[in-house]
Amino acid sequence: MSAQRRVGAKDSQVRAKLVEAATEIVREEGCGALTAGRLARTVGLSRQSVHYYFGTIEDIFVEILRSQAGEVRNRAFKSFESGNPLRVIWEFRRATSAMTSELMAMAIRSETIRTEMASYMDELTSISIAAVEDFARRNALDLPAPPEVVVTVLTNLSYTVALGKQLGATVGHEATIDAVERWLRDIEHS
Amino acid sequence: MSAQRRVGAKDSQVRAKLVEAATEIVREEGCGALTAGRLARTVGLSRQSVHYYFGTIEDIFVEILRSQAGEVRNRAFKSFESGNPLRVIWEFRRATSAMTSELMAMAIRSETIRTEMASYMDELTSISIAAVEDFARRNALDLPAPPEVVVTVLTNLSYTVALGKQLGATVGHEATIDAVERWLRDIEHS
DNA sequence: GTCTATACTTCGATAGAC
DNA sequence: GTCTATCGAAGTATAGAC
Repeated sequence: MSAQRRVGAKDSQVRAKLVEAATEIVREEGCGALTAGRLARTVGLSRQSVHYYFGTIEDIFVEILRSQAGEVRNRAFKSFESGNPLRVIWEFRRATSAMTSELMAMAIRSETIRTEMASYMDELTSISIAAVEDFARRNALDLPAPPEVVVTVLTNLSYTVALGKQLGATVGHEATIDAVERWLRDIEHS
Repeated sequence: MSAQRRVGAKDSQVRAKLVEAATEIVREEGCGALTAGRLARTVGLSRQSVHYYFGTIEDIFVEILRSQAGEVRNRAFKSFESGNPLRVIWEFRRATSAMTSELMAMAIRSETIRTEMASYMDELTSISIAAVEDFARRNALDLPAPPEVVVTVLTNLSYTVALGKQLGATVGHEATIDAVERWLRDIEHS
């Protein structure tokens, strides 16, 4: 990429449409399916126009991650206000796990994406911990472990259980889901 | 692939070498890096010779998964014999998580790989559950949940914690590791 | 802002010679 | 068993016209 190369405005409508379409492609077909040509076709542009907005393909992935992180953050803030944050965390990832695995795999290889991913994960975990702490204090709840541990375990379990379901794993699956949901109900009825 | 197409013998030495090299490429550079050309270059063959052993690229991935599964299975059997299987499960995934995420992401998209992955996961979980049940009975152990739940939670947590570490996540991380290891020590000292 | 034109690479896969 | 030759498709990316 030369220094003179022109780049589309960050606040361009077309650019936003590209990020949206790119997100959809990654969600439906995986990271490997996101190419300039594929993206151009879906929005009705030329390959070259995609390169006008995003110098490299990796730049598109960074934007996808950022927009996803923003959306999840907003959803988290709203959901935590209304009700049991533990249940929110448990239900949270179900919809996003396919894409999340893809991006995580990418993050392992790419420094840029890894950095982005790490700050996103830490931020979301921090928000969750705060919500759980608040919830526990307000309801005089006796958690089985420190809030940060409860949040980490529940977050991770929620992700892998959803992933396991998608992959068709069965052994230990239902029993674990039942155990977590029984635990959540116990908490809510106390 | 035509019906007449010739295919290399399954027990060929070269074929085994290809699988080994392919595994290394996926481990170091990710699934996207495994192409016929890349693989051919590392073993000193032509692209076309790779296609002689593996009709399609996906076939290589299936072989990688199978050989990995076999290796993990063997390691599991050996480790479970000597000592606390809970600790073995907890320590297990640390080394393999990078590659595992890649293959899981692939499994979401590919029917063939998903089937292979599911049976591998279920098999390993079943072995682990049996080992934990045996261990609990022999030591008159009081587990906090049914063996299948304990195994599922510990397995999944072990994977995501290792992954989080690789990605650079920090919040809640150390505390969770400490909590699990304290729990393991408590069990061993009773 | 979007295009055409262009350059170059790499891909998966097959047919057939040696 | 390994190769050359070949196909067609797709990839990233840049320069420059409109």
